[in-house]
Amino acid sequence: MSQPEPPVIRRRGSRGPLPTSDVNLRDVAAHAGVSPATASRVFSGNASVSESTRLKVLASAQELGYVMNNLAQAMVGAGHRSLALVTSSLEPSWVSDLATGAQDTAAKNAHPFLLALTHGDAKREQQIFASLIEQRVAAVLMTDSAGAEGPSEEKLATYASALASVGAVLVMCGYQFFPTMPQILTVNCDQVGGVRQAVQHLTSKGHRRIAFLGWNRTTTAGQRFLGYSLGMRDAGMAIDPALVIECTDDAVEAHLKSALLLKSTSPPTAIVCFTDNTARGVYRAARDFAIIVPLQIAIVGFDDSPTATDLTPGLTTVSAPYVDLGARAASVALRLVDENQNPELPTELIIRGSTTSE
Amino acid sequence: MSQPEPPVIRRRGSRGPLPTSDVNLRDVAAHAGVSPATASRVFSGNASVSESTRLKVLASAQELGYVMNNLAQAMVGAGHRSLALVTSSLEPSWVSDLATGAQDTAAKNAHPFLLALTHGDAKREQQIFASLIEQRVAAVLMTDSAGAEGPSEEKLATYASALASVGAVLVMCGYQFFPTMPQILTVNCDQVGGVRQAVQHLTSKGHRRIAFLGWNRTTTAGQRFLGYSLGMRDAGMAIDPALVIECTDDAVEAHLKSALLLKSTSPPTAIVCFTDNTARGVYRAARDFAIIVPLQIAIVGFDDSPTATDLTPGLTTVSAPYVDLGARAASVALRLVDENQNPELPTELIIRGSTTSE
DNA sequence: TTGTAAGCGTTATCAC
DNA sequence: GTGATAACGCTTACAA
Repeated sequence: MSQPEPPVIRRRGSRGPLPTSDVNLRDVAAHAGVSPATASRVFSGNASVSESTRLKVLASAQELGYVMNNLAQAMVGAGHRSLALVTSSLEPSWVSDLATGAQDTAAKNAHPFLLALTHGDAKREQQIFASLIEQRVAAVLMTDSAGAEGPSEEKLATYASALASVGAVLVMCGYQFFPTMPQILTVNCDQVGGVRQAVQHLTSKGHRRIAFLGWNRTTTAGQRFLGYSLGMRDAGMAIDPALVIECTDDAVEAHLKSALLLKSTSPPTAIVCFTDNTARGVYRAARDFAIIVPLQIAIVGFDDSPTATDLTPGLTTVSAPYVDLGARAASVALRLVDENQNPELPTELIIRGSTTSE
Repeated sequence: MSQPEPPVIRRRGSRGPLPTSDVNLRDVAAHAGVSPATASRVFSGNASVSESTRLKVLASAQELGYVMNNLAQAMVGAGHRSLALVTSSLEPSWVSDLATGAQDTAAKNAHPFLLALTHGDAKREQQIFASLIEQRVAAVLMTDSAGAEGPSEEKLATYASALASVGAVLVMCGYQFFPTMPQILTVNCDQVGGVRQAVQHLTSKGHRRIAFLGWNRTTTAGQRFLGYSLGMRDAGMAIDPALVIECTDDAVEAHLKSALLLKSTSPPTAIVCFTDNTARGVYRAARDFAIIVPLQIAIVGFDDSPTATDLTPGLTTVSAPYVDLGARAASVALRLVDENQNPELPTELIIRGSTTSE
């Protein structure tokens, strides 16, 4: 009763941090009667170890219930180097697809996959990058979701160089190559071509007044607007500025904006929406005024989200391979693939009832 | 020209691993003319440091471009201890919501957030757990999505004890407390009550033949079936086994199964679907046969996903606070909250056109 | 093939 | 308030 117990049990000395687990490599080595170095070689698998000692070590590990400490591994540089995805929100389903593809590729190559959400908050975004760098991530994938205005080029350059200082790279997903900042890697799909094809589809059906809903300052919107412009040019048609409507990726805003458009003095006969989510707003506006889709107004979206099939009639939309894009982004980030070949992944126009009434 | 350069530049010796960054705490300390210990104290903020040295150290850090190495921090135990979410897929939107809530709470408390997808593959699941344990995660959240048959209780117990060996906990999301395995933490929302209320809503509208679509072996389906049973009992109605349809969380399967149901000799007047996703299938079947919702068939879902508003008519469904549930799961996992108080979060019936035709 | 020893970047204990 | 110092668990260059 008079002997005060030491508050914590230490194994090998009285100084320094507490052990983080029960049994470590040294214990396994001791139990197997070999040096820690040999035990390490067994687990890393790179060096040559005699079969007999290999088995001895493995048996000891089994018996002692040894689990490798990846943190220590990572610290000495052999380590685990994780892959992170930074995005504003998981909500548009394509972001989840992108994350899925990236996660799968990361997991396949034994890289932990981190997810960080900015919720469109610039300060949070900075904190996230700072934290990821402190964690010594291998790479960061970034994409701008939810219609938030994308990060400025200066900010991206700052992030990229901060990452570079710990040997990590930045990969922007859904972006076109930055000629002025080649250190920032990009992966993309053919957004321009997809929308262009959608417009061609509409013009081939005889539409002349085709609106574009979703002009804004994001690069995503920019690419899709370019596709719209090219599609119009293909048909030899001029763009009526009154039919180019500024809108973020928000169904409520799209509802309001498209209502004004549908009730204007010379409404369009077709609307190209820069996302499926904005297309939802157009459906609502059409329903408000009992305007029949596609007879009185044709609608095209982008993303081929679950929404596209849930709507009545089904939404004609551009399908993009987001899972593959995420996988490719991860491959590029982890340098599993030659960086120089960065072709855009193909997109595909999915035709449904919102543009055809057979 | 005759001096062979050493292949890598080492800083403090010739043996051992390569440095993982340019500048470390020792460099900062040296630059500031203090000991590493003091510099450490400045950054951890716990111990007392004189203001003048504090500023000196901070200035040096700034000047040298020092970034803390969380890996080293984590290894000595002061560390970063991440939170992981293990799930089969991100696809049902509620999983994304859960992830969002968990991520936000983790981030708020400076815990990295890891995402790992099993795709319903048991072997992958095991690998994921093994890997997470090697990474010394603080906690693992798990949920069964995509209608995959949930993990067996033995497996959960195995995972929980493996996690416990490195001081981590397992939190099952959307599960009821396991009386036989109190070491497994759970968070849940009132799924039973939500469905029960939905059935009450239907019976109050005069429905007598109410089907349940989605009976299966997952605990999720089990809870919702219980709600259905209680709702039926509330109205003094017996359950017709012919109206309890086995189905996983798959719209295609639901389409087929509900088509059979709708074309049976005595079809129901209402169908309670255990997810919104299965409800989509019912809408498709109804459309196939030109059966009008809600006049000829009333439909109820669960999740209040975007689908619920995209469908025509809008889907009456049970809304569950998945973001909050994820946040709570993270709080419980990271012990930010008293574990003992685990009340179920409330759910809410959202009434839309699929059950009312005013 | 195996052992020795140094080192990764940090924190905690003890003494001053 | 500050500095030595040992320790966390692991890997690797070198020697044997």
